[in-house]
Amino acid sequence: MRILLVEDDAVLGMAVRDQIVADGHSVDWAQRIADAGDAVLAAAYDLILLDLMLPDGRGLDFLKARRVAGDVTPVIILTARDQISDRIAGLNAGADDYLVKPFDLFELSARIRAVGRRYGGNPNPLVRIGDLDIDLAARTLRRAGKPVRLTAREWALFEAFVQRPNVLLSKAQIEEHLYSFSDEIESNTIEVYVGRLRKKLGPDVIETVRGLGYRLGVPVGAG
Amino acid sequence: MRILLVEDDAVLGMAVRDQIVADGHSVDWAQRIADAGDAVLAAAYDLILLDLMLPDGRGLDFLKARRVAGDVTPVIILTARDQISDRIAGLNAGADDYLVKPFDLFELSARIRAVGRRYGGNPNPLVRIGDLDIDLAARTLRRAGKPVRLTAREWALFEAFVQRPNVLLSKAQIEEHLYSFSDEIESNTIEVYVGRLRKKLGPDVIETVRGLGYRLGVPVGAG
DNA sequence: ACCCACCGTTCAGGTTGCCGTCAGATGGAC
DNA sequence: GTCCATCTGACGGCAACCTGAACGGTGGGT
Repeated sequence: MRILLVEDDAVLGMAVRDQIVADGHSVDWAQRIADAGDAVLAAAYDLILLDLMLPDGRGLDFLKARRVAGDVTPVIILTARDQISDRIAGLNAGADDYLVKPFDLFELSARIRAVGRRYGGNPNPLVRIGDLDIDLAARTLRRAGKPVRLTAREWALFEAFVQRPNVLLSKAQIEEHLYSFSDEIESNTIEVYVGRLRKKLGPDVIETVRGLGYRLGVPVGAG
Repeated sequence: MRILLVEDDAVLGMAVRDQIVADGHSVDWAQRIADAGDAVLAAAYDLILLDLMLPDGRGLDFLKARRVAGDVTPVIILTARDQISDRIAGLNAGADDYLVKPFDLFELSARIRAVGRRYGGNPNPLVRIGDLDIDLAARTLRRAGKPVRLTAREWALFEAFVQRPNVLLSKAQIEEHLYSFSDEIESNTIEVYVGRLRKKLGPDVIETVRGLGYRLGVPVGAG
């Protein structure tokens, strides 16, 4: 899925872009409305992420203009919490969904999938790994058909692995995923949580690479 | 989507109708409440646009009567009176959304889509979960065969869960479902209502996932 | 006009269970 | 065997959650 990100906050933009790419989408980043205003360009995308922090409500004008021009590319609005009126105005202007900053990157993934599903007919966010059935959007997980309950942190960690199967993740990367912009940790918390996940998911799901990190192992043959 | 427009302002009615048709919906236009009062007629529509400019608050009476009669067709209220009391009265009477005239026609389209989204994708309104028999369309509920009576808010909350069984809903999502276009809330209202639902439906129906939200758990085995 | 029942919301206080941490055990690399 | 990274069981603190109660508003009944 090709995504156009219209943003003027560089830091948030990077985080968002990283998450989108991690979900397997491609993304272009338009720092200025003028860039995105090119209808021919924008029409080539499957989804537009629009930041309403842009000055003078030009984001909304952009959105309305696109709708008037008949462009029906789905649009998700990103907006600050204290600008509820903007958000409503955005929906009224034809946005398909919105997210309030600061938002969970997981929630962004869910919304993108939802919009994509609504318009593209991509049905299943379901992942199957071994005897595990995973629905990241619904946060449901079954092991051999039997429901498994994960806590918030366990979900966050598991999510990091599921998004990058077969990729080796260093502890630093995992740490960043769990505690992206807030406090750091100072102990073996990640080891503890990997252990807890193994207890719930089975011992062979997460592989330890001594000295480097961890990796989610996907069986090569038939699952 | 078939839409019934209950209106007495001819000019606005035409504009609205044009916009709706432009959105790909079909619309009928009832100029008098008496016309729409025919429940058999109204029940055939997917959405009702109700103008509260109708004299003597008969629009609200109409709305209430329909709800009492068990008709749950989504209703969007159009009104020029921006008095809060009217708005609250309308929502209390069972309206799903609210628009103050004069409104942007894009706004109307957005609301129509939102309401349609909320009620769409529910071909079979009859649901059985555990010992609960649920009819979302009729808003009737039985627990072990015995009728259970829910208030409006309780229904709204329960509906959010039933529409997405086994899916974890964050408090933000639930809030959005309950208070989509009106003001947000500032306390533990959702927790209180979850508690009330559990008291009426049984303690195991709604599962708490600490830090993430709630989930309606459907038994895996025989339901 | 008055009273009463009910609903939605808020608040305060009690309770729970997750999170992060630590210490000791385990096991691979050399 | 030694070193060191990782594993594991256990624990305290605290935020998230639950619950009973109260309050204002609305509507129905008399």
